Amino acid sequence: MSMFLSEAALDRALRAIADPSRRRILQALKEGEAEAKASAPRRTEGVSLCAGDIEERVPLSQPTISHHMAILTKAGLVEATRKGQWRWYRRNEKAIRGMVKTLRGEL
Amino acid sequence: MSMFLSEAALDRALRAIADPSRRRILQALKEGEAEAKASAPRRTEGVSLCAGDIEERVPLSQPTISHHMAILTKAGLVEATRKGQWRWYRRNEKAIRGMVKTLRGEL
DNA sequence: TCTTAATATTGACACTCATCGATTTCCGCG
DNA sequence: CGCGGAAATCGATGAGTGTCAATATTAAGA
Repeated sequence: MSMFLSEAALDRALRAIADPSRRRILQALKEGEAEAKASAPRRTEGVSLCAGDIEERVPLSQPTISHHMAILTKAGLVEATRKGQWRWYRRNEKAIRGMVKTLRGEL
Repeated sequence: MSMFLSEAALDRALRAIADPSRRRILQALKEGEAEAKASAPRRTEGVSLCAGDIEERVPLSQPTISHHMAILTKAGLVEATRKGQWRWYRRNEKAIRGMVKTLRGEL
């Protein structure tokens, strides 16, 4: 049946990307990481964005961003690491590609 | 931005497959079509299933199946043709693959 | 320890949605 | 025309969810 993800994991991932705000966040994360990689890494984290960075790019309140980040993280599509009072988010490209692959096989 | 589908079309497709019942319907459709193609086409339509066939394979009431089929059809993932009092559904493989491709590019 | 900044949590609200029973519409056939 | 079967629509209901303001938590620094 499932080639890569369990049914429950696929369900979490699909429900996560079914929301346009969360898709925008994933895009913002991609663009932000590309930027950081192009220019000299002005932050300690290099290719990551913190919640505030995302809030700048996606027009939603801080609690709403926090809520979406929790859903994306639980779905495994992004990873987060604490650093002081910040949380640095980055895309989990492996999981994202894995979801697409599972979709191709299972759908 | 969007390589194949408009944002609205992608949104419809993603919301459609975000529901496990609709994913089961898509799988039933695939298996049913495979069966029909393997054996001699005992029905006039060959590789299609009507709503009743789907109801046999997916444990949901008739109105619920009808509702899901409307959503899948509006999303473009399945196509339907009337034949008498039946509606024959079949997967739109092009649209399904197109959605996965769009996902790979846009996500 | 007090303050400040970043993020998480809570509570509430409006809205969407999956599901079903009941009913209606549609269609072929006597 | 009327009957029977297939599918759509209606109305209701319960669960889920996206959003925000307010509040709480956490961590760094003075």
